[in-house]
Amino acid sequence: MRYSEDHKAQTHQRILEEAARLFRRDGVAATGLQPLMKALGLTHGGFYAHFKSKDDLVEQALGQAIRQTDAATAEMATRENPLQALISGYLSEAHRNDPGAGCPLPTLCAELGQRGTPSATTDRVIRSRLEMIQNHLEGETAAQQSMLILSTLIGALLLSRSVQDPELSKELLAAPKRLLLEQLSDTRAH
Amino acid sequence: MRYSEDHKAQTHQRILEEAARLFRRDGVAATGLQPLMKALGLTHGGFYAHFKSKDDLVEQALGQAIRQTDAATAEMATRENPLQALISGYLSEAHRNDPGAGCPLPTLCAELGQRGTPSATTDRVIRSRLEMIQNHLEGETAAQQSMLILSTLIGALLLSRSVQDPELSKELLAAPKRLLLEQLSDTRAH
DNA sequence: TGTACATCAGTGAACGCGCGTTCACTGATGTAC
DNA sequence: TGTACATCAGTGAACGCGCGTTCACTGATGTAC
Repeated sequence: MRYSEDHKAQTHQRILEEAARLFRRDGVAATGLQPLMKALGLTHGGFYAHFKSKDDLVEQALGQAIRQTDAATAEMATRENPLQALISGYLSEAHRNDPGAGCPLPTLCAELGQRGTPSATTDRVIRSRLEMIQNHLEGETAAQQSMLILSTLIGALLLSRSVQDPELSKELLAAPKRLLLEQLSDTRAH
Repeated sequence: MRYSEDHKAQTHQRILEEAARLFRRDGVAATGLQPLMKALGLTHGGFYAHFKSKDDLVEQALGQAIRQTDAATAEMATRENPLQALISGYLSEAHRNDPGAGCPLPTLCAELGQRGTPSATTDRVIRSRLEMIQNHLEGETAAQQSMLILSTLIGALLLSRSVQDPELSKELLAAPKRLLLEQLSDTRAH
């Protein structure tokens, strides 16, 4: 069956988006290609007309996830207190509850760090996130502070997602958020 | 072949220790029971004489990892600046380079959070780690601060382990460590 | 002291399953005449 | 305009593999007589 001109490109994009969602939500290893294709109403055999291998998809899907979340944070940069908005959004219950749409780092760092192929993409993602934070900081310790902030964001989100007790989960987001925001306004006051 | 009285208990313990190491180093899903038993010079069939299932082993191995790392941090509590020592040890290159012997949270949070069975053990581990930090803090924000510190420790270690560039990896440990320690001495000075 | 037996930690073949990947194929559509 | 053909996105059976788990078995040792 021959389809319209951009049909294949559309399917390619649909696979990419679903993969970006599932990889972040369930992890790479736990996401099978067969269920992935089935979720899109396709059969698994067709996958290799779009991607060289699962690793190829992982690489490209990570790119898709970055583009997606970059767009969301670019929107935040237009706000009055962009860094505060970024922190609040990152440590929000919405972000905690929807890993499939959020930052790929908390879910994928552990898994990709362990993989045989460490992939330079991880470095790119981390550097871009650090710069995004650093752009809103001043002083010679801006780079160091961006590392502290990113570490805290990722750690807090991860802990908050891992915990069963809803109260503890809430507080694991709220406490770091409050203290980070306080530190920022202190620094700005000096 | 009938063995000495405590032979089975010894084997049980050997499995537990190797599992605690491999689960932290490679993740639970990536650790097969067959390779695990083979590494101990045993065959895989005997596994079920010691544990009900892989899930049972995961639960017990996590307990083993906690006991192990608790012992290490208890030793630190005897130092002059226990919290400083804890932070420095956590964000050390030794800890980064040997996930199999370190804190189970960075490696396992993501994976266990995604699992079907969320397991109350994760809550126990996180609470115990929080308390361990909180014991060295004072004031009414001690609980909040312990959450900030634990988040930062986990996030920084995770990032440092995920990154390929050795320079960036080093700085991802050093910068949060420096800033956390500074904050602590500031608070103490007040 | 010597022999028959019970114990049981560990053996290793076998199971069904889902994985990533391959490949001969289908069949609706665009193109050539 | 009508027919024959080429294209190629997607199909679905099949592959080898390692997984967790089961189970009938082995055989060295402790115990009973």
